[in-house]
Amino acid sequence: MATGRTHRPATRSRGIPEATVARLPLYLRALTALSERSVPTVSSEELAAAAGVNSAKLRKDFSYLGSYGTRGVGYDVEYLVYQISRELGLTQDWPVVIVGIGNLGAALANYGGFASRGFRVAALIDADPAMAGKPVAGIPVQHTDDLEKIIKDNGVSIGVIATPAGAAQQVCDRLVGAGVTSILNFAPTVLSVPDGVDVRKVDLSIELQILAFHEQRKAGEETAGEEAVTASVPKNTPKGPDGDVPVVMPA
Amino acid sequence: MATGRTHRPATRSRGIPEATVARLPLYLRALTALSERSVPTVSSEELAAAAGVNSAKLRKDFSYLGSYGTRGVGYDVEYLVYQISRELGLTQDWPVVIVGIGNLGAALANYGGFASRGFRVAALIDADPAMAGKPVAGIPVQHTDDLEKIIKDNGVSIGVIATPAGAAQQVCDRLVGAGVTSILNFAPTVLSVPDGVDVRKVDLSIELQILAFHEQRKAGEETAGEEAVTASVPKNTPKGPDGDVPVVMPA
DNA sequence: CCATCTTTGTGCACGCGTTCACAAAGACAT
DNA sequence: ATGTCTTTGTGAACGCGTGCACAAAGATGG
Repeated sequence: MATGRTHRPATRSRGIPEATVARLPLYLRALTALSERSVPTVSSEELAAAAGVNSAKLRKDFSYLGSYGTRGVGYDVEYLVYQISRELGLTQDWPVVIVGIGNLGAALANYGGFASRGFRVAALIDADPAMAGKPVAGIPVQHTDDLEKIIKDNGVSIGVIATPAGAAQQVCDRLVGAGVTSILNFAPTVLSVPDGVDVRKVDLSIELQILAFHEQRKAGEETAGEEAVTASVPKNTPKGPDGDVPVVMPA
Repeated sequence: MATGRTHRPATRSRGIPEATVARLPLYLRALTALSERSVPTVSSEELAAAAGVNSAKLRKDFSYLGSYGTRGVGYDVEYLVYQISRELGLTQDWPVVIVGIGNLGAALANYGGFASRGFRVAALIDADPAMAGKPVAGIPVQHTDDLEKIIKDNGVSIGVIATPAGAAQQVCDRLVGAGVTSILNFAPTVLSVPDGVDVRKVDLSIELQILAFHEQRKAGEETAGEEAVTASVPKNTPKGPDGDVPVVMPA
């Protein structure tokens, strides 16, 4: 799962729980697939299986949105697609800028999952003058100098940062200064933003490290019979997959 | 057969909370930066600020690892780097394969954050015969036919899936069949894996949708109730969640 | 050696999220 | 209409994570 932070303090009034919001896109994807197969209705059990969650959780999630189901039948697929889309704000157009058109930025620009959800890549921005004008995913890259103007001209409120770590905070400050209030950060840095600005971060390295932790524990479990806790220097030598280290081939 | 989440129910022995594990890489990154600046010790307050978390939370996190701090002084940076690295299993070499060398796969192959954390890209695999042999990030792409052999020859236990959604489950099955027990999934699909296999997913589109939800709510807040005149500064949030802005630019 | 000061480590309370289990609601057949 | 059957919506219990607040531990200075 992606490591997002900056959760809000439980929106007071008509608050949909943050955990529920995070699952709505999951339901929406499953529902869209059903819709394309012209399935008219779906039960909480079926939909939950398709989305990979518990059915009770799914029903509770939907209960925050309203009573959109029919007892004894299930949920109307089309209607639910619409309701969730509306709740997530996907019925409107969201212009997005991507800053930092390296490998990752280019991959993001080419990513098809954006356009299909109401997100439109309004501009690509990079600090390298050599990139300026060069088309990526059919969109010409523009220079960082024009960042503020681009944001304002396009009414952009969501920015994606795919720059190196060193440039991220500076880019972030300029985005916020120009009016961006939501940021998706791919740079491995903690961003400081004023109140009212949302930041979600995706860190590939962190995800791998979490996997490594579990992987190590799995490997240790096999060899661990009974262990006295000595609390300091466990000579844990998991005879894991690195028994034979072939050749380290630097990139 | 489990679907998607393979949650570990706090196994008997050394149960470090999942939430803590997810933050360890964050601390490690901050500590590494301090180490490079030859800072000998750091207090929980300083380190917490650098990692963007609450200091009490950080101390509690560390308490699960052991008592590595010195009261009145703080934590020894080098020692803590080692302890966290060991806990995360980063002191050993983790060969990783990336399947699906499109835009995203290529970006991942080029990502520098892997090698610096003990992860080694052992192989790149793609289904397109035209890609075979072509070097990406200095590593020749190999064909899917050889997937099983590559996994076994290199002792790979962590796989990264960057294929289109349609191919993801099939690739996943083959990876698991060949011995992979941890998967990082970038395809927008719910993967079914047997018990004992961990799956983490990163979905770019979902992150944007969550941002859109909050963005829409912000926009709605302004028009409801009284008008917020001065642009971007909203009403005070009762408490600072994580978004506190200490902006520590340490000397 | 004692006093004071700093910072860790943690007991405790609170709130959010998850899950169970079941009554209410509606469809459908007779 | 009435009974049966299916599935939703939710009250309630539980567990995990978070943050406060403070005592314990060690450093430091006199």
